[in-house]
Amino acid sequence: MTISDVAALAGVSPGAVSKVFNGNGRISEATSERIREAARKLNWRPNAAAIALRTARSQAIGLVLTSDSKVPGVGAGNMDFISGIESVLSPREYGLLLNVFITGQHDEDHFYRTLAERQRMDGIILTNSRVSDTRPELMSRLGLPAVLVGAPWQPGAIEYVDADPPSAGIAETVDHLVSLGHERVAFISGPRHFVLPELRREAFVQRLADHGLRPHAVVPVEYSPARAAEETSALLAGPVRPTAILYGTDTMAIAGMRTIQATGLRVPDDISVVGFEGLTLGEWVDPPLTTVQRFAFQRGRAAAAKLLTLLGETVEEPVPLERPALIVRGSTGRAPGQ
Amino acid sequence: MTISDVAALAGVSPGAVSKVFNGNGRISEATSERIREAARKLNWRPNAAAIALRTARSQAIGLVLTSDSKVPGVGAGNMDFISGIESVLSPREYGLLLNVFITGQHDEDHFYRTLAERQRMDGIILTNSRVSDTRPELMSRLGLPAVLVGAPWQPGAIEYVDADPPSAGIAETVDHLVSLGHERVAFISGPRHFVLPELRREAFVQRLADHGLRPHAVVPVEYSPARAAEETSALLAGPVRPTAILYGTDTMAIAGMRTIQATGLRVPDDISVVGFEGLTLGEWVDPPLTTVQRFAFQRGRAAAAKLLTLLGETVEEPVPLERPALIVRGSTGRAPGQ
DNA sequence: CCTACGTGGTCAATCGGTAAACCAAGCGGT
DNA sequence: ACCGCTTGGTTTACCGATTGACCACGTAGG
Repeated sequence: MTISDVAALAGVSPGAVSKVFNGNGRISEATSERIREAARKLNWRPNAAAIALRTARSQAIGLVLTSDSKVPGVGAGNMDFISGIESVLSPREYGLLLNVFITGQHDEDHFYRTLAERQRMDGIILTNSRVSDTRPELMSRLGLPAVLVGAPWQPGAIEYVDADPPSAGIAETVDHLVSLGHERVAFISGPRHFVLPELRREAFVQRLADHGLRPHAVVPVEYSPARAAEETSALLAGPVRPTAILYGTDTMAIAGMRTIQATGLRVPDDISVVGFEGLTLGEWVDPPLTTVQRFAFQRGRAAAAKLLTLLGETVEEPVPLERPALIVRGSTGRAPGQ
Repeated sequence: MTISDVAALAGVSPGAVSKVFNGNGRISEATSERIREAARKLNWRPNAAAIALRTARSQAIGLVLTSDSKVPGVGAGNMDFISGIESVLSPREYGLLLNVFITGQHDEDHFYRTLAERQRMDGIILTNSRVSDTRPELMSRLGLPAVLVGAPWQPGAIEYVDADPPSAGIAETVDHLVSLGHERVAFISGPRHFVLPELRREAFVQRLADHGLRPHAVVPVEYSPARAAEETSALLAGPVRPTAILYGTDTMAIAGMRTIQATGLRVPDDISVVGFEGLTLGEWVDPPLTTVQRFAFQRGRAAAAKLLTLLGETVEEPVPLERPALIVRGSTGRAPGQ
């Protein structure tokens, strides 16, 4: 089925069919209806490749997820994020091209260059903002419109979406813990080379300082339950134990909690625990996990909306990005001895 | 950068360039090298749309994930699966187009028809095999090569990949529990309209029968921790309690375990619990979750390999699909009173 | 010496749309 | 009656590759 078949059935030229479906040109209502009817009858839809070739727009955007060859598998939290992206793409008939970049295995320059040069996508959504990230500069050199999810390392180099302020959630968490009497708060965060944990660290230190406190410890570590458990053990073995520990993700927090309990200590009586993400599962561990809820679905929507705007598409809803919010459940309580 | 630019720089016709990069036609080694050099210098890569139009192959495959509007968000376990698909696609420069089908919101016939007619993808991977699934028939009517992940409802209607036997893991689990003295085993499975829980139910009943036992209960329910918790409570409130409960997913099992513990019962002393999936997180709950490990990454690899084969691509490795395997951790133990 | 064939390319049609240029017909105004 | 404008289309070039047909040239065989 091609546009010519439709044109033939409707008794017009292919150009007329094109005009009807693109809403430009002048075609009478009667003819338009005849054409639409013919298209319907033939189950015709324009060939994506032909449109892409002629208009130089593929009507698709790319999403790059990063997977570390050391910590395999891309984060599970990405699924909600993807759903969010799709929710703005699919009504506009945009496609989503998924690409998994494997750190250490792929050459970054070559990887993105190939994506750009094949022109399969009109724009791209980048995740996992890194310290000294070269991708913003690379993208603008390649001329591929890009939106970064999360705070960029260097502002101004790339468009981005991020909950404002970048480190939201940390302040509430610290306030919450301090109000419960905690003075020795540790933070087992995330990899040093990511921007997010870095900003969180700063916010953490800053907010504690606002209360006249200093961090008990800030431990950067990969986003892995096992590593979180190890570092938790290390903290517990120290001369002075923290009374509360923040973790970079919920899964790390759960692993940490288990480690604490395995040591014979109780959560939250001896040590309070806070996670990051807001996984449903957090409600079902013992005790239920206090966590900073993030909104992956909305983040996806916002990123997609921003990118489409960059591409000249008119996106009505601005898609507000909700700030991460502290959800207090059972894993935080008064500091021991209060 | 187009093929003509490369041709001009190398002092040949565009046709020659094409022949070099596609390995047909006869071009001398000297000229070939000059052409490759020119392409390298110009950073040229063939335009995907032009190739797709000319050859009628888009070099991309689609993946449809299903999201229920009632249970929003597509399953997190899908990420590993996607990584698996990508691992066979990306070396061959195939793209992966993600599509989220929202049950109740999208019309199935229209959804797939649109995908097929726009010809953005050469083939498609379907998930969530359903009872009375109409998609196999739809796909063959649309002429879109498809591979179903999981056991099809009607064999023969569609190509599929599935660990053999379909219900593997159930038998081991039942054997394991029976060997521990359990006689009242319940199964809080998955939605009735999916094939997988249905097959598992059959296998469950069958294997118990092999041991001369009958199921304590089989409860079909959505894949949701909250619902699992509710049904667990119901089981505990019954006149006779089960001594072991299987759950359709790990997250459900964790929620169930929590519910059991909240009732004052102990796992595994009073009730044994088994999950399905093999989430890393299962190691970090108390007690660590006994579960049937599935291999999402491999499943992705197998599905992609099968689809590419269908498309006439030569895929060397047959990608063996490992059977789900029971991982015994702490949540299963001797039946009470043994 | 003529023919047949192999080598190494060029040429041109084609894929399925889009969009600018163009044109025929009708119509109102003078 | 003629001009210019609007309406409702048609024509045609083009996007960037692929691919089969074709061709020039050298060479080996008879």
